Amino acid sequence: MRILIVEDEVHLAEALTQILKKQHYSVDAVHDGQSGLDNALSGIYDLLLLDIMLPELDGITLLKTIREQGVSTPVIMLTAKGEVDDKIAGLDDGADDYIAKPFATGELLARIRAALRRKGEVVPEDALRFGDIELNTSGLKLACKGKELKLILKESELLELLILRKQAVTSKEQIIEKLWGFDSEAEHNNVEVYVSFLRKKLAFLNASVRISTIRGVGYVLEAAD
Amino acid sequence: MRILIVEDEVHLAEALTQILKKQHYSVDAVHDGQSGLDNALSGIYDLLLLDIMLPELDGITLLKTIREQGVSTPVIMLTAKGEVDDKIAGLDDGADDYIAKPFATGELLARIRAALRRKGEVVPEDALRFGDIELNTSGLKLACKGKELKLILKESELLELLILRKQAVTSKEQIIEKLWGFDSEAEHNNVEVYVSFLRKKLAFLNASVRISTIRGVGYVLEAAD
DNA sequence: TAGGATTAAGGTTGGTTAAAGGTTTTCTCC
DNA sequence: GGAGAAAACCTTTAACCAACCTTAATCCTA
Repeated sequence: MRILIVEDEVHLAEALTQILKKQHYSVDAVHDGQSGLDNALSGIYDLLLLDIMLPELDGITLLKTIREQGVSTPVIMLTAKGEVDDKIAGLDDGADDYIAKPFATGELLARIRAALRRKGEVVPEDALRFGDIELNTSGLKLACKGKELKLILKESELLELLILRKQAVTSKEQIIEKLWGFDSEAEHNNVEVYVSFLRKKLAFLNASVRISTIRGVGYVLEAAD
Repeated sequence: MRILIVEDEVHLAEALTQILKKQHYSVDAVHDGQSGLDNALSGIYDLLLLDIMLPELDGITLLKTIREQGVSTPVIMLTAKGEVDDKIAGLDDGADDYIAKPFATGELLARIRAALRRKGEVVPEDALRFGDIELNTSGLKLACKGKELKLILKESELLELLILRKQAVTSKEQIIEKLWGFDSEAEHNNVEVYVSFLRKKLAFLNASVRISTIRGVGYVLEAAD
């Protein structure tokens, strides 16, 4: 689960990064509106935390722009206390929620969970489970029947995506969009390579879970009887 | 657009009713949890404004209950200032948003608009049914009476087309247009081949559904008595 | 410079299609 | 009405090729 922070106060951004990483989110932070826009448009994020007052490009304009581009990533606005007008503008322009600075960590985390849940995302627990496997996305570890091994980032992201989508078939396009960003040049072969890596590791663990191919459509995770 | 207010402070409830009616919403208000629950379960509301502290049945329990019953109406919680724990509980239990009392009218209206906008998502249904068969078009699986087997892409597309057209007869030309593209060179025989494949699989499943030929016209799906 | 990401290349599989031969229905003509 | 012809449809098979898999080499980047 990947979150982008767009916040010009570097200290706050770093504090948030730490807090969110502790909750097993993947976090990137940028400190001006233009970088925020560029990153947000990649489409690889599951949620944006967006300050309103930003150098180069303010948060409201950034938000409007990505919505015009068809990016529907949930957005939580970070506002200074008392900027009620800004809050309303943000909500009307496509924000999902806002939170006023300073805020309680617990409240922020609850709002993030709520926003992700609304978008139909399954909110990750500490460890993701499917069949007899257990994936630790922050530690990049995959466990099964006591045995455990390390994954590399792309493997973990791929398996996480497949687990979160449960019984739905996931196309290579969707995988590319999620792992490499929607305008990336990544080839189908990239996906195939990581599917192959993952299958080898699942086999090594004797997992009952397998990645089955639906030819011409995509991949789906299955727990064997 | 119909809104239900569940709020025990009668004066506040009435004030809210006036405000919302001025915005052309249809509004009903009740003043205790049990009435709130009964009304919410009717499913006729587009949005609920839900106080947490309520006589008879508190807001969190009410919320949990309607979510368990499968009611997905957006819910905005109304909380007393400083009840951060309640807010978090509400968001985690399926609330879409909350607003702390006392609140600005403009902010409430913006949150209502945001919540209503969010629920406009259409989730595509991918299990098609006809007679006693069930077709999963994304997973390419055909099920009947517990049994299940895999289809290949063209079989699935063909069966999907026949199911969607219900009892209308579908010509080979229409099938070719849909499966092979408008200006394709595909022959009638291609269609016949896949009809044959599908019939074999339907027979294997003992399905009561069959593809009957209308000579010179096309094919139509029928569920035998 | 090591570990991870990407690219490249060759091998494998199976969905699609074309072809061929069979069956059923419709038409024609005596 | 029946024989024969023609048209429409059915079924099976086999080859081709796009999609997929796997391994290894190469490119990055911290």
